[in-house]
Amino acid sequence: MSPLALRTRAGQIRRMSSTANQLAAVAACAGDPARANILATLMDGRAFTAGELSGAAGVTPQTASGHLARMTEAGLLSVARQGRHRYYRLASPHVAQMLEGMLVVASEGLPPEKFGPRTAAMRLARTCYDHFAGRLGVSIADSLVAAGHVVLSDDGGTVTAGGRAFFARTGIDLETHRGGRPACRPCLDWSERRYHLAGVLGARIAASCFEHGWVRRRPRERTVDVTPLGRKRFREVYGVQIEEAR
Amino acid sequence: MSPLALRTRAGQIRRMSSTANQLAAVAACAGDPARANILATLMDGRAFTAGELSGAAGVTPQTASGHLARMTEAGLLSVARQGRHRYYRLASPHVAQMLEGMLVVASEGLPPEKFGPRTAAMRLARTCYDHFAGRLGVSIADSLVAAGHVVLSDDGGTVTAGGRAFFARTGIDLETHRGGRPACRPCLDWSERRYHLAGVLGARIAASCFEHGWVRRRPRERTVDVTPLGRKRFREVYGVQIEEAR
DNA sequence: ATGACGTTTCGGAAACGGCCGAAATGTCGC
DNA sequence: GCGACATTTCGGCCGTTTCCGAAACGTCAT
Repeated sequence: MSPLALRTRAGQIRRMSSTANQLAAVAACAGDPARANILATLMDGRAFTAGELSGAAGVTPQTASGHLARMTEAGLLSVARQGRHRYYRLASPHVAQMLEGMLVVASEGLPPEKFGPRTAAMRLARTCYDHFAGRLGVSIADSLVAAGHVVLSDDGGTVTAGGRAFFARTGIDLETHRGGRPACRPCLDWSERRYHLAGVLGARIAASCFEHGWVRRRPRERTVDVTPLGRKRFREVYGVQIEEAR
Repeated sequence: MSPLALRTRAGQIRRMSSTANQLAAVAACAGDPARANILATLMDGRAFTAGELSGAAGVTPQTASGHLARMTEAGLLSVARQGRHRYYRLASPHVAQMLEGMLVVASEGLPPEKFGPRTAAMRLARTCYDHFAGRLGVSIADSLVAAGHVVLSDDGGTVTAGGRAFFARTGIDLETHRGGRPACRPCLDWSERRYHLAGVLGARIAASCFEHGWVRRRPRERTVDVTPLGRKRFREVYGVQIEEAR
């Protein structure tokens, strides 16, 4: 660690600020291909073992261990030891939101087909930290906006009065959410280039879908599988037609 | 550039994804102290010349030039040539939002006094891309929330019906904003650890304050100065008491 | 034209950081 | 206790990156 090493220079705006150095430290953590792959893998909100993540990063366990330690130290990851495994996950929703923002910037200026997820299953339905993304996520968001249950814009979103009643009917609880009115956040889907629902609302919708067995996680994947029951219910409840996967 | 270099390995989750590599490329751009200082300087939304930015980064103009070229290439910056100067600015609001997210993560886990802006003027009032931050920004947000003009939560924010009337009265136009209802976005202030207003609403408020001469930019600084008129009007309109700077 | 200034390009030197092999630590199952 | 497994630590190799000096390019002023 070089101790700030300020070089004075005439006519400068502002010398090396310590907040910028912290920014650099955090950004550098995500700025390595191996670490970026680990972070992208953890973006679905689940916890993975060090070994699994070393595979995802394409490096040996020793190397991954160093990366994981560094990211944990930097506050990006949190670790839970369980037996001889160590489960790593994103340290906080703020980290997920930061990665979201970086993915949005990374996807700009590149043709979608060169950037987005390559597999059809990924494009169809996947999780993004704690909510749905892909065509499933975008379709649900579109349907809710069309029905007037939520309002989405670049800057944010809201659940309308009608929306609150709708979600109460469909068994999605938004009333227990602290901070007064329930809100939702738009998350720019980098494969669809469209908004889907993040925030508390997105998380509760996804949780509810898992709970009712409408969708299932695929093993060792970030993609999710819509069950036959789910296809039926998505059509009935949201008016969303889910294509058959594969 | 190494051409993907996949190493196959048994039991792995998912090999090196190209989206993660793009993520790494963007993150690496911000992951260097000199570049992070440049980005932090540009976070106030203005454009600076290459020379000014080299001073802010604490490196020679040659070095800064390379950094600026790289960030422009990566889509983080845009450049406008004007005479013998080249003005660099953040390429898009998405980039500002990404940096916002990184600053929030960078500020977590560090005591505020070790992280935040050091100068009193910075803590008091500064710009954050296109809106106010610091105590000024937080106070305005608090006041609007207390008056019931806006609702803020972790996930987003809204302008209430009463708020729309209030802003119309105070000469802040929100009706010409596309996308139906005006929305606002909470921006976590890393010095105050509190939310202030970003998004269209935050930008319009700041623009209006500059326009009416309530605040002025300080030369060569990211801080803003509240004029005597501004102190009076902030008290009258928002009920916000602005401390005398210095 | 000439000189001053802002900016970029090119060169090489030095430092940093990632990677793996080998080995140590800790945990589970028997 | 003893192997098998998951994970971490240590040491050294090697590629990458950053940095600056020197020089070239473009623009403005005289």
